[in-house]
Amino acid sequence: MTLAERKRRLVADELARAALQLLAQKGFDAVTVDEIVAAAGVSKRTFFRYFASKEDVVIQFLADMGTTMRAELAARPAAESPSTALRHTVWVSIDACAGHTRQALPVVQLILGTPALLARFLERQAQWRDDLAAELATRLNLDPRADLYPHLAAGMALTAFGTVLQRWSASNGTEDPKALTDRAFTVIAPALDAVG
Amino acid sequence: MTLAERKRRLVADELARAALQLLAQKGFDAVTVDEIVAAAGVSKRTFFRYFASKEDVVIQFLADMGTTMRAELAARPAAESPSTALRHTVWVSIDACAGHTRQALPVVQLILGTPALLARFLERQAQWRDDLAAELATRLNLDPRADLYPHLAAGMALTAFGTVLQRWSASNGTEDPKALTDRAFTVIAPALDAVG
DNA sequence: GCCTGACATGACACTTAGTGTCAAGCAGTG
DNA sequence: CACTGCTTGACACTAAGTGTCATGTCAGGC
Repeated sequence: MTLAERKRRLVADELARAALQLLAQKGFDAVTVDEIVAAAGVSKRTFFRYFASKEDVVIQFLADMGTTMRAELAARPAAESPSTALRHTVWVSIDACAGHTRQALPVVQLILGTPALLARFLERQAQWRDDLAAELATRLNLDPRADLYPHLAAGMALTAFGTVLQRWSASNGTEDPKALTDRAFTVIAPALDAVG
Repeated sequence: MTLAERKRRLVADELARAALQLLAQKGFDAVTVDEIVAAAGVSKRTFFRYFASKEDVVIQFLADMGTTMRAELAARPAAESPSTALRHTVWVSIDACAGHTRQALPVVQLILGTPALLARFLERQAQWRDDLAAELATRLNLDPRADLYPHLAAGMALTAFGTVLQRWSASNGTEDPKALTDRAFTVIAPALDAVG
């Protein structure tokens, strides 16, 4: 990695660190971008060169998940049932959060507790859903234009994802995410695995 | 209704009419609030007395749906299976849109095609989901804190709702919403009606 | 070692969304 | 007529986000 690239990473990390610390502490609406950039020691203009919006600093923390999930689903063996493949797919993302509870829990709680952030988060999820649906259609040789199953199955999996995240967040990380994921998929599996 | 109340309705309607016409025609980001209020003949300050944000003018068009859905679910006979009750619940809202295709279709297409509007719309749906989950829990005598079913079932129903709306919108109102709703619920019913 | 091009930054001005405040207009009431 | 409550417009203000330009800094070629 070149020096310039390392410098960019450094600035982005410092900006994200300062932002998350302030936002989690004082609440999303009570912190201005000017405060964040003052804490990070850069100009406001630079902030918006790294993040498209104030929401983005928080949301980008979970940004990779979308591509991660699709890749994970694509990597599952073809013989696996949809419910099993999707359960593992969702679990990888949940685990990425729950595995770093100390850092991730406050962020998740901030997102779920802030309407503006929740809105952006759900918008991202909608994109993930389309990605997952496309992957599912490929996997099962279905026409995503004619068949409703891919979109619905992806939607159900993400509903499970959201519900687990919400429970985990509401319990302050107390509840076991693995168990929650399994319980959620037990509920939706009959629809995922029903013969079309 | 008193004169003052009728005047308020008049202003709100004119504002919404002017806004939707401009937004649908030129796109959400290409229209400023100043343009809207100029077209409606009121001050910018008045606009924000009627709508909390620019997004709200569009979203409020679908605002009632939330309460409508919960009321509709509460009104379904207790003996009905969850999938049947939820299918009717969702259908009432879909029909409220599809029944006024001329007015509703452009609005739905605007929402689904504008990230900022989609985000707000999904945020609303999240609230509906909690409402529906609470109603489902009551209906089935479940503890919504312990059991994942109510949230998941409500989420699946709203996934179906969103998928149907998306298909209907993408087909320019061509596809039959009733048939789409039935097909969607055929897919998710096995999970909704599985014994807990 | 010097020049040069690519790139990151800060400063500044600008647009737009959204809010607080206040004085003026207008209906209904005694 | 005087009083009260509600709606409105005008104005000033904060904060998010963008365009532009001059400056600085690192890389590789001469």
